Amino acid sequence: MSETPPSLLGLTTYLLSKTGKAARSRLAARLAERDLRLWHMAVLSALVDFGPHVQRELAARLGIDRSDMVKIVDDLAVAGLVDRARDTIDRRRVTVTPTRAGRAMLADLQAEALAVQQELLAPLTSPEQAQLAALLRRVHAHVHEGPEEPRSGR
Amino acid sequence: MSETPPSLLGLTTYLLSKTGKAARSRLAARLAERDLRLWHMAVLSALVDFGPHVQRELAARLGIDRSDMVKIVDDLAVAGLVDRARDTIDRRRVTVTPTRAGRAMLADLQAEALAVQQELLAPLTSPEQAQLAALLRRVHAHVHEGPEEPRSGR
DNA sequence: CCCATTTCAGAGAGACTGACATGC
DNA sequence: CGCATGTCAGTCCCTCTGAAATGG
Repeated sequence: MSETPPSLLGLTTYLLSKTGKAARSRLAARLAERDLRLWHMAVLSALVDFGPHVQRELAARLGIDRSDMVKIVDDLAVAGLVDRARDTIDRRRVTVTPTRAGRAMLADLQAEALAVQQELLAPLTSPEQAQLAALLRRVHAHVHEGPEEPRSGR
Repeated sequence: MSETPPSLLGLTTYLLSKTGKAARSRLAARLAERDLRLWHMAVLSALVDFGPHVQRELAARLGIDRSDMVKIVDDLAVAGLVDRARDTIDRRRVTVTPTRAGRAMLADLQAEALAVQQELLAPLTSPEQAQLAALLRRVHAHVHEGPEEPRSGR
């Protein structure tokens, strides 16, 4: 019962959207156990990978709005996972730095993400999983660089 | 500038979520020009593929909540894309049938979806696109049948 | 009386916009 | 004065929950 319409299964767009949503919600459920959300993990990843950021850089790198970044960084600061510091020279800027606890938490979250990934991609063999990742990376690089959709207001 | 953290790019979960979101929002932008949303297209697809449904069947097939299906079908009926009819035998049931206009609209939407798809998957060759679709279909079938996540309420 | 189906009203999270304060 | 950064408030869409209304 409840088969998905073939018209939709024929659309890679639909498959991407559906499997992406499944991936997101499952990982979100695990992060919720630590009172964190997906953006928190993304911010921690950026900080650990590239070092301290100004908030605006963080937002630009991850494709979030500056307004929403405020609360995300605030949550992380309250949890002791990052430190915020006003730039002494340009006092408009707030530099965000990961704490030791933040790095440890990120390692935990990455382990959770890998577990979810293995669960999701279980029907694929290892080389197939690698192939899927490679294809998605190329698509992601394409949509990330040339979104060519500044604003499609109504 | 604004490179994505490698920690995230290494997660297929992240790539799926991101590319899926891009696919969804781009198609949604095109549907918005016709005052429709993604679920409207999904419902039309199910009706054309499998014939008339009772609302509850529609909701179960597409994984939507019954409560939300009410407004979706209502929108489609107002737009003249589907017909609603009370079952003469069991008058609790409302049978939804696609109209001629609904079928024509779906053909239009599918053309839009294909255009978005070609735009998204432009960096891939045709065989690569087919391969991606095949891999995603298997993953989708897996997550669709065995979500094993009844409710992870907080 | 109990159950199924449809329907409506509301809570909550996420994403986007606009306005404001501060500082260059 | 213009511009950039951070911040706050409000709106919109999507999803889930709960209850009412109709009918078997």
